Order: sequence, then C-alpha cells, then structure tokens
Amino acid sequence: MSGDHLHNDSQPPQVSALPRGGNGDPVEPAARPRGPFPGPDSSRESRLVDGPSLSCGAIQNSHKHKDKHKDREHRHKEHKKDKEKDREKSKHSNSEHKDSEKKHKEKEKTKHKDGSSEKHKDKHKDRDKEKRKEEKIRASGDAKIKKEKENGFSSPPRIKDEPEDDGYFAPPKEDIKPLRRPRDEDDADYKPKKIKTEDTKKEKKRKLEEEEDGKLKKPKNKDKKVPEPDNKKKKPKKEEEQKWKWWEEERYPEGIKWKFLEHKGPVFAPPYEPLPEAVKFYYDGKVMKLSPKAEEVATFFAKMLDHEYTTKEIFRKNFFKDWRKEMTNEEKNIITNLSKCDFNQMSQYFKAQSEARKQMSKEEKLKIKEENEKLLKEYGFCIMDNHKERIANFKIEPPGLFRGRGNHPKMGMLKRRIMPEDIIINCSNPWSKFVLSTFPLSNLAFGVGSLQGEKDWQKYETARRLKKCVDKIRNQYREDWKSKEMKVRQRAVALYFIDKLALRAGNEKEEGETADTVGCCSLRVEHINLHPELDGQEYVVEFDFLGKDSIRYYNKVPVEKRVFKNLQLFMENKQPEDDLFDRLNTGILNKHLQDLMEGLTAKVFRTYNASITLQQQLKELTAPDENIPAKILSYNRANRAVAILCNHQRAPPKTFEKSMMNLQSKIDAKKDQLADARRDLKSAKADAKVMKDAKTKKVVESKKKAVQRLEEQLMKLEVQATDREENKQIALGTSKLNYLDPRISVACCCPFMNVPSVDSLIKTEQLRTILFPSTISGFHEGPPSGGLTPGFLSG
DNA sequence: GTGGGGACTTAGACCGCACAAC
DNA sequence: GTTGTGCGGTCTAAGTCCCCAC
Repeated sequence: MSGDHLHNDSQPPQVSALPRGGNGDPVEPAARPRGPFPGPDSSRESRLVDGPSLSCGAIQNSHKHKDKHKDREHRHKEHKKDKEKDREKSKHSNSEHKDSEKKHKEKEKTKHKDGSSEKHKDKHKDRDKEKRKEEKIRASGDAKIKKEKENGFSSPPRIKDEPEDDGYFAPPKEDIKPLRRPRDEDDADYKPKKIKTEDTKKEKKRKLEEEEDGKLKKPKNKDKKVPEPDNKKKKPKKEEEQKWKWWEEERYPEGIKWKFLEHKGPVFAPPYEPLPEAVKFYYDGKVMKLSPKAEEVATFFAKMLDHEYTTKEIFRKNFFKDWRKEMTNEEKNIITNLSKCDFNQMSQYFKAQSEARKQMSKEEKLKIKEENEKLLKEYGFCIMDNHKERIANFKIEPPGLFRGRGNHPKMGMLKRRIMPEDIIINCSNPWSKFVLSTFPLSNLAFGVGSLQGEKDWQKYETARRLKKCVDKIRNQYREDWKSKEMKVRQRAVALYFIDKLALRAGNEKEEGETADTVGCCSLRVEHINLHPELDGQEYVVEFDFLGKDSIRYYNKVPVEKRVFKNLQLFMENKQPEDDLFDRLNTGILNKHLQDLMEGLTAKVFRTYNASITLQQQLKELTAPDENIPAKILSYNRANRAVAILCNHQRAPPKTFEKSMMNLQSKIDAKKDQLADARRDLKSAKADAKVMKDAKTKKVVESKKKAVQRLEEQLMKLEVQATDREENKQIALGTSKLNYLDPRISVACCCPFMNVPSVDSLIKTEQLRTILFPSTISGFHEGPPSGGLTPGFLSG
C-alpha cells in the first residue's frame, strides 16, 4: 500500500507524518487524506494536528483548529444569550408558576438539611429544571404531544426478576495474564514483524474437520432458515489466511494501541451530479432553475419526500432555514415559502433511478460490485504494526439532511459536504480512531475494526469480575436504602434500578440540543407512577419514559417496600418536571462504583445482567436430546429474553401485516388439508373394518402417516407464526452484538455438538454465522475460548 | 468543582442479496 | 421464472465515560 504512513515506534510515540512508498521510504510530505473523490478543489490541504514532528502546513492547520474552537465557543455563548432572553420572556408570562416553584425550592432547602455539601451541586440541576419548565410552558401542553408521539408499545413483562448468582462466568482457574509482552518504553528500534498468518496446514486440517463433521452442516429443517456459511464466498482466501490473532500477541503498555500505521485516508463522497434538464423544480406553480448549490440541497429534501419527516414542522423549518443559506440572493428573494415548492419531479426522478438500479442486468450489478470491492481493497484496510486491519468506516458521510430520532430539535438541518480541509489527521496519539473532525451533525469515526475485538473481550472480563462481587454490591445498596443521607439513598435506589431493570446510566444532556430522552439518573418525577397495590401485587412502580433513540420504556415493576417508600420520599413536594434523583448524576454514581470495583461503571451491570440472563435462559430452554433446529429456536428465545430485558425494540417490519396474513392463510389451508386427511383416514378405517384385508390395512397406515405429516407441518407453521408475532417489535441483533458474551453460546453448544473443544467449535463457520454475526467480516474477533471449558455453565 | 468535548460504545433503520416456496 | 422473506452489512444517530482546561 503506498498511502500515508503514520509510524509510531516509541513511547511516547514518535510520529512521522511523512508518507512512505511501498518500500518504507518517505515520499511526498503532508499526511493528506486522499480518496477517489477529493471534491471540487482537491489541492486544498487537509489539516493535521500532531505532536512534535508537525509539518509547517500542520501548524497552520492547528491554528485553524483553534479558530474553530473559538468559533464554537462564540456560538455557544450566543446560544446561551438567546436562552437567557427566552427565559426572561417566559419569566414574565409565568410569574405565577415561578412563585410556586420558589416556594417549593424553599421547602426543599429546609427539608434537605442532611447534607450541606449537596446544596451547591444542585445548582446545575435546578437550572436545567427551570429551563425545562419554561420550555414546557412555552410548548403549552407538551405532555399531551409527547403522549401522542409515542409508539404505543408496552414493554412485555420483565423476564428477569432478581438475577441469581448461579455460576455465571465461572472465573478462569488462573488469573488473566497479559497476552502480549509489554515492550520497553524505549523500544525505538521496533520494526514491524512479518505478518503472522494462520498456518496453511492447520487451515486445511480445519476445513477437513468441518467437512467431516456432518452434524455441523445445514440442518434439514427448512422451516427455520439458517444462514449459509458464506464467509468463504465473501472473503478472499488470502485474507482468511492473514487473519491476525491479537490474543496471541504481546501486549503494549496501557494506552498504546499501535506503533506503526499505514493507511490511504478516507474516501470522500462522490461529487454532486446536477439534475438532467428535463427534471424541473416548480415554485408557486412556475418552473424555476436552481443554482447548483441550492439544487443539491433541494434534492436531499426531494429524496425524502415520501418520508414522514418531511411533514414534521421542525424538520421543514430547519430544512428551509439551511436551504436558504445555500441559495443565491435572487433565489432567496423568490423562494420564501416552502409550501409553495414542488419537488415532485425530482422525487419521481430519484424513484426512477432507484428502480433502474434494481432492474440492472447481472453484468452491470457485478461491475458495480467489483468497483466497490476495489475501493474496499484500496481504502478499507490499513497496515497496523504487522498485520492488515479492516477500517470500520472509511467512507466520509455524504451530505444530506439530519434525521434526528424522536422529537429532535435539529431534524432537517443540513449536513454539509465534508471537504479535505475539514479533515484532521490526528497522529499525536496512537488511538484507534485517527481521523477526526469537529463537524457538527457529522460522525467521522474512522476506526480500526479489530481493535474492537480486544475491547469486547475486556468488556466481558469486567462483567465477569462484577460477578465475583455483585452480591456484596447488592447488600451494600440495600443497606444504603436506610442511609441518613439523601444522596446515598438516591444513589442506592438508582443503582437498584440499573441492576434490576438494566436501565442505562442517564447522563445529563444539553437542553434543546437533542430529543428529550432520559436514563436512570436523569429520570423525572413525571416518568414514574407509584401504586401501593396494582393487579394483586404490592409496591408497584410504573415506568413510562423515552430512552435512547426515543424508544419508549414502559414497565410495571413490583419493588421492595423500602425502595417504594424512598421513591415516595424523593417525589415529595416535587413538580412532575423535577428530577427524581435530584442529588445524583452519572459522575457521582460511577465514582461510587469505581470505589466498589475497579473499572465498574453503570453500563457494566447491563452487560452482566444481559449475559447472565442468556445463560439462565439457555439452561432452562435447551434440552440435551433436542435436535439442532430446536436448539437454534431455544437459543433465539433466550436471545429474545435478553432483548426484552434491555428494551431493544424495532419498528414492526413494513411487510409484517402482509406476511402474517400470508402465513395465516397457509395455516388455514393446512388445517383444511388436515381435516380432509382425517376424514379420509376415518373412511379408510371403516373400509378396513369391513374388508379386513391387507390392502385396506395398508391404506389405513398410509392415511395415518399423511395425517401425522400434516399435523407436524401445521404445528411448525403455528410455531413460526408465534415466533414471528413475538419478534414483531423486538430487535435481537443489538444484544447479540453488544451484550452477550460469545463464550456462553459456545459453551452451551459444545456438549450437544459432539465437538471435542470450544476452539474447534468456534471455527465452525455455520455456528459462527448464527451466534457471532460480528465475526463474519473479521470484526470483533476474539480469543476462541478465553480460558473457558465447555462445562463452565455448571461451574 | 464544573463544563465541554473527545473517544468509544450502543442503537435502529434501511438496503440489497440469497434462497425457499410457489 | 417470479415472488416473498429473512438475513447480514452498512450507515449514522445517540448514548456512556473519561479527561482536561478553566
């Protein structure tokens, strides 16, 4: 690869920004990201922020960076000023409300004498509260609107009650040893080693083993579709052979991820192609030719015309404001009302293009595929130390309109085209992500995928460490429910929710910058309802709030009496929009957790409880004598239990109703067939009774078999319907990818797969595909067994 | 001590492909 | 051969957590 080299070979890393040729010699200066689509002015330098060995251009660029920072600060100040103004305005109109709030605060002051140091830290929260109240009043009846926008989904009843310690993550016999030898800090002469590849003989042996193991091939049950082991199809053999086994490498010192890095930079979005002359834009019924810039932004809107977004007031308002910024003065004078704009021809044009793409011949599709593969080969990989690594996200996000989720205040805003000069190559630290930018509304993550594997492994190791002390932590927070300090009580109740319900931590968010979503620490009084008794259960807490991605969390949970009483106390004399845990934030909570266990944060509980739920469910649902399709079904059910716990929802598939109807008609048809077959059997039996000969007996037998076959088919269809219905709004992928320790799945599979070791099982392509989708493209690859034995479930 | 921002992780939507069913 | 369906991959939004400057 002859791209930019970032050579990092000592501690602190000495970075050479000089690109090198294929032989390692320096070539052209300036680490500029290059891509096939450098934009209209590709000669402009990208910015480079670096350590001591910065080039001249880079220093200038770092000034730019400072300017940008100042700019941001300025914008922020302006924003604050605006907010102050707004607050002033609403103060006048809502003085009455303010008075009552003042009274409430005075009450609070006298009430919470228990912690003097807690008073001032509430300032920030109070400010937020004020803002929220004012926003609410301005929005007049916001609560009602919120109710309307919610998707009406009710979280199914909790699967988990109180996770028991049943041996999840049995600790490995020996302590975790560093996998890599820590290099000396002055190891300046470090040179990339020869690329380590999987031994070809081993590879052949492995493939032979797989072929021999008939059981691991595609199950015969066709009703349950199993993904093909198509890794080989997708991955060239060479690449397979060059798979890097990080777990067999020595470790760098803490914080060092790499010492040698070579990559070709990101790929820029293709330049804008103006619309054909025939495609017209109309304003107020008259044809209007737009300038290229204005036309490009208009096409973003036109492409979304069928989407609900374009009917939303905030979206339209934000879009129109940003669109006008791209217009010429003349256009600005004419186009003053978005409702008078007719984007229909544009929209039709893009639909036709999309349709044409679908209708392309095989050859044309293949050509495009090859081009994409070429691009991936050239820009999608880097050389990191001594191995080839896939880059997670090498394409720069194309320009478009921001689609916030939920009621996002910035939806519809323009995400403008990113130019080479917007890119900063930050090679002053050996980070996993080395191209950054300060762009609003754009995510420029440019990460090296496989570093993720090690991180994932560490994540699950932390969860396993939590297992060792979770009882102690639970006892501690139970004790803290009785604390004299309000802060401690709040922390203990919040932690109980995080542990019991797998709630997210709930960081504070900047008002007006994002949708109004909350997590545990940021819950407000309005988000819970207390029921001393509900549906025959005592002390029930009803949660109803919008969490991450504006996904509704709705749940009724019976809690312990002391928790219930504490919640009543926390809610006393508070308004609905007040913080439930007014003396708590994620910083305080995580600091406390760090004291309980090194590396423990709120989200570790989510990982821990998700994985232990999977383990418990697998234990309950799987039986040793089940066949593989049944095992897979059980696995999916266990997976579903975790998804429910973590509240991973999805919008029902667009074709859901139709596909359910199709399935139902199949079931009906099958029932008819079965009824006919039963009738036939009955009459055959009657005939046999009269005739009493071998021929009629044979007929009876075949009719019996037909009935049995149809009964089985009907049962399968009905199971499928139930399965599909249960999965309607549940997303399984997220938990599979992020929360479930793969070793649990592997260990669960070993006994019934008749596989000698975890290692040989994980090499089985089919299982890898089902259980660990993230490993397909070489991402998130982890150590095969991580020191676990197949029997660790019982340990 | 606090706020802001960067690094990193988690998340759902969408799209295109492969394959089963008809 | 056509259609419906499920799946993985990609994209990008939105969280968590931590560090640093003020």
